[in-house]
Parts: sequence; structure tokens; C-alpha cells
Amino acid sequence: MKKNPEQCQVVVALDMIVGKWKPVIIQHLLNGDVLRFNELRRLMPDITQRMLTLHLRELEEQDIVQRKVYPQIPPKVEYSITEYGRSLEMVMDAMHKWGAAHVEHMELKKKEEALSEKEI
Amino acid sequence: MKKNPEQCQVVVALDMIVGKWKPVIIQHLLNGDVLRFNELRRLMPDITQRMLTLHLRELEEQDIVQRKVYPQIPPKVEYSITEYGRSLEMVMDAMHKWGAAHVEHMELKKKEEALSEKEI
DNA sequence: CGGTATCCATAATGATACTG
DNA sequence: CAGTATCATTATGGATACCG
Repeated sequence: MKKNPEQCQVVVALDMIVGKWKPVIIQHLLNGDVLRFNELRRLMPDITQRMLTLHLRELEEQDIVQRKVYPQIPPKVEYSITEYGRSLEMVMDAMHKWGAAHVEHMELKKKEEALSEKEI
Repeated sequence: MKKNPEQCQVVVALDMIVGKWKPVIIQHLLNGDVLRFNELRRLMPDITQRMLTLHLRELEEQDIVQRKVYPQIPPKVEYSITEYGRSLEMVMDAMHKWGAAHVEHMELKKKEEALSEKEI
């Protein structure tokens, strides 16, 4: 399979997970949990209600997240990963592993810089 | 490039490749080619000179891309992937594969929608 | 409880002209 | 050839108040 960067499919995948809180939301739902709106908020204390709504709606539109509304008062809405969304697990894993390695790489780089400063 | 809101390592990886043209630049350099500034421009006809410069400088800062300047007139600058940058290949591949599958998924979805409209 | 509606600040990108 | 500089525009996210 040839990789053609022009009609870059990497960008297609990126579009699904880019957004300040989207990766975190996806990660939480990939755990397999079914979470209510405010449960998600509690898991991400710094997200605003607005952004949580926006991102969840986008993920729903993208068929990554399923939204289930219970028509009752007070309202109850549950969010879960879709079967399709679960296919993102490979991608998320690859990035998670790379991210972890990157942290090590940066720490190494800092140490090297600190060392070469001492030598001067 | 913004700081990661949580200590999510997926976000660490994302920060390296997010940017309108960054994934495409990385893909081109991952091919193993050593490319000059204007060669990259030709490969991405719609990128502005400014954005190409900005993204390349960020990628250099992130140790993903190596910039080699030949001090001559007219100037000659070559860009290539670093060894560390090459480690992104796994991530890029995972996303590329997912992106390809996603295109199929969307086409399937459209067909289903078209079908259910006929039934109505 | 699970949202919307506004308004605002900042970040990201683009257009265009100029340069050693 | 490989950039900078400047200004304009758009995208993204935040603060706050209100709603059924």
C-alpha cells in the first residue's frame, strides 16, 4: 500500500481526535465505562460545560461516541464509546506509547544540555 | 502549540504532529528523502512560505526534523527526518491505516442513509 | 441534570510585500 | 533560494449567565 501524503489519510484520523479535550474524553470512554455528563466533568475538572458539550456532539456526529438520553426528570444522559470508536484504540495506544517515550527523550535531552553547560 | 491540559501522553504525541501542514511534512520526510525548502513547497502547493517556515522550525525544535544549511549563494537548505523523528512512523502508520478504514466507513454510512431515505 | 446563548480572548493560519 | 515582516482573517476555546 502506497502512502500518498497529498490525500493524506493521517489527517482524516487526526481530525477525529484533535481538540483540546477530545483525546482525554476518548481515553476515558475507551476504558469501557458508560459515563454521564457530569461524571465526565468530574473526570476533567478544568473543562467547561460548553466545551464538553461541543466535543461530545462532534464525537457523536463522527460516530465515535454514543449518546443515550433517558427522557426523565431530572434528565439523564449516558455517553459510551461506539464499536467503531473502539477501533481508535490502536491509534490511541500507538500515541500513548510514543508519548511516554517522548517524555523520556526530553528528560534525556535536558540532562545532556545541563551536562554540556557544566563543561563550559 | 499549547500545553497539555492533563498528563495525558496521547496529548504529548499529538502536540508533535498537530498543525495544518505538519503531518504532511512529516509524511514526506518519512519517505526518507532529503528535501530542500522549495522542493517541499512544490510537494504542498497550497502551503504558504510562512507556514512552511513556521512548521519546519517547530519540527526542528522538537527534534523531529534536521535542518542543514549550506552557506553559499544562492542559499541551500536541506530538511530531513531525524532518527528520533523516524520513531513517529508507527504512530503515523496507525493513523494512516485508521484513516483509510474511516473513509470506507463513511462511504458505507452514506449508502445506508441513502437507502433508509428510499424506504421512507 | 444536562445542557444553551452570548460575548470575549487568544491562537492559528493566510495574504502580501520585501530581502540578503 | 530561502526566507522575514506586517497586517488581516478565521478557528478555537473560555467566562458567565440562563433554561427546561
